[in-house]
Amino acid sequence: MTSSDCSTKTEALKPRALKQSMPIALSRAREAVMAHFRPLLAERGYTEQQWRVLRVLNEQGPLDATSLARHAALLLPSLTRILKVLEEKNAITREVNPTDSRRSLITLENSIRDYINTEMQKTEAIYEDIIRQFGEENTAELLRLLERLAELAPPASADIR
Amino acid sequence: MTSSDCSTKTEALKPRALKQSMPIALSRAREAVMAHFRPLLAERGYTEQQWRVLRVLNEQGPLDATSLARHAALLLPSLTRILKVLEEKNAITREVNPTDSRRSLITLENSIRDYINTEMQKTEAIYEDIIRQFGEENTAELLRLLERLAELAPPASADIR
DNA sequence: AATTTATACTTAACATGTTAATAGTAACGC
DNA sequence: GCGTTACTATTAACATGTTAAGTATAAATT
Repeated sequence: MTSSDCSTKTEALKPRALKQSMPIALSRAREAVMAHFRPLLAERGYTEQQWRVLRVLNEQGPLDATSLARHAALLLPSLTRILKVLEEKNAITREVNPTDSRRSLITLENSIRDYINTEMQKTEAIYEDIIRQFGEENTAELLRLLERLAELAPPASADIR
Repeated sequence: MTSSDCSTKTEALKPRALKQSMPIALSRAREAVMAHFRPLLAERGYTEQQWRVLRVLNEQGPLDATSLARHAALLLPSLTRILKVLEEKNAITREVNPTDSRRSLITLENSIRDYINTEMQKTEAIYEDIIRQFGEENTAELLRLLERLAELAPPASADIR
């Protein structure tokens, strides 16, 4: 007996097997998907996260750092470092928000818009290949569940400020 | 119109919205789940990945580094660093595999087994809380989809050695 | 048996994840 | 107006992710 008795009520104290760990399952799935995109990412001069920032700015227009971090699913300290690199590569520019000096205003350089759109078409082709393998219904169902999981009520300790 | 027309066939060239990005959706979901476990992790003297290594050894018994990395969903360079820390904390011991000098044999210290089992019960309680919110069926379905996604055929470029 | 190839692990270098502390600015209460 | 509080962004410190190179041993080839 290894892990096929997950529904027996008599072993309530036995901890969940690693196989059933949600964080690990999410990591493995993410890794499997990313493996398909890595070859494409390697060709470009940007990392996955740097590219995500460029995509957000291309989709949403100029943003402050907090909004950008939220859209790109990055933490602010990570974003700070990423913006420094993107600025050095002349992919973005930064100004101070005129109506609120605390905020920044990050703008995509027009010169790379075409490049981003071209590369995104290659990304889309890979996506369609993944969906072909995984199934359209499975993909839709998975995205639905993931979105719902992400909206889980945060734990009580998150209120301790 | 923002993102509700995902099924129209007339915009095949328009790239997938960020909202539909599987890697990002997986990251967000993982983050939401981890938020529930972080308070517990913070109490212990180990990081999430260090704890995962201890769990694997507690579940599987002594292992070599490669097997351990696979079970814990870690890359070998990460594991090398983690094992160094765990050894300094006297949580594990390392020997050379007597039948193959390339391999290591990593063993959990008996002195922390009880501690791990005790902490895992707390983890399980949090898990049950998450499942209560997310639903048992959703959880089972999600784990099923994630496992299947993780088994996707690797991209062709993975064969270039 | 000597050479080649493959495997197991480590190290290095750089990027990001994560938490805590910090500095600057804005909003609020009085 | 002034002090408090909240918000925005950065920095620091440490851990892990990621890729490539390096070392040592085993297995395969001839």
